[in-house]
Amino acid sequence: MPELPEVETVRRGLAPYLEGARIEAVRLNRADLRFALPASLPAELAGQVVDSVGRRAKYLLFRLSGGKTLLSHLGMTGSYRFADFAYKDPSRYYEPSQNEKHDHLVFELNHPVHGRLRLIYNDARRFGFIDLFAREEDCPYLAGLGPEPLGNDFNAAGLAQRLRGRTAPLKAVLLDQRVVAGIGNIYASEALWRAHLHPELAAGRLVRKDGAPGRRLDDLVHGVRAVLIEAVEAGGSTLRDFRAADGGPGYFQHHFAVYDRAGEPCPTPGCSGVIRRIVQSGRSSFFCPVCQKR
DNA sequence: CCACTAACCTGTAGGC
DNA sequence: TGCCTACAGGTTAGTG
Repeated sequence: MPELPEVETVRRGLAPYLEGARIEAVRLNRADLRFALPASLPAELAGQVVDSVGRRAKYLLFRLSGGKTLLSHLGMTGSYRFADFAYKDPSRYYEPSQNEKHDHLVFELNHPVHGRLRLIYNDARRFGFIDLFAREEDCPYLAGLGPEPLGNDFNAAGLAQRLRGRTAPLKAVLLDQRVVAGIGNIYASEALWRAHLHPELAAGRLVRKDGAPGRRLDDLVHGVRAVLIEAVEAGGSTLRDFRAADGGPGYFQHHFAVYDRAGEPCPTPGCSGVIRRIVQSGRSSFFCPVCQKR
């Protein structure tokens, strides 16, 4: 489900209700997510106040008053929702589309303004995981991550260094979280379409012989940034089950140029191409064979 | 170090 | 309807 725009949408939905809230209790219904949740988690969280809700790549970071950070990755199907949210705030809405048997974690919260809230973590496939760290700097999940694609450290010069000599296809390289962190299968295809770059192009071909970034590397950086910015503004993409914490869907799926659009005409102005689907490293890639150049 | 595959787990859509 | 296969927004361990 969640790539950077979806995780950021979740973060924005949670922050107003979590920041300042005290965790009264945590119920652990099922501990075997991708990694086993520490059995001590409920005891360690009880009594803590959430100072801030942050995000790094596809990770949510709940910073707690005691100094520790609760890290949460949503995997493919992880989601947070507030129980009784529609009751608390009738101007929002919540469609209970999820199966309660996958409610693995329940947080009982008390917020100085919003009062008592119940936050539920649901994850049907259990590819997501949650863990508690004394110091974010020591968190192994964050250690190897590449730059945030919307930050200043993501640029053509830095990419040139990372990609020089690499023969892996561009699509695979965009999915490599060590190269740039937060892009997933949807936005990799969309970014490459925007940059007019073929997904099978060997990544190293975008780097000049002297190691300087070629023009096409700039195109790639701009394509990645543009699509992520627009997707965040649209509240992410809802394909099947992605929901913000208030239960609302994202809208960026209506703006896909290529993702899941095999057989449809390429939306590039003046382009006569038809979108194709191929499989790269076991995952679908979508692209226009006419305007995306090798 | 690099490139690629299989595996983790559940739900759903489509073909017959 | 049921059965079967393919596929799904992610990551990582293992293999050359």
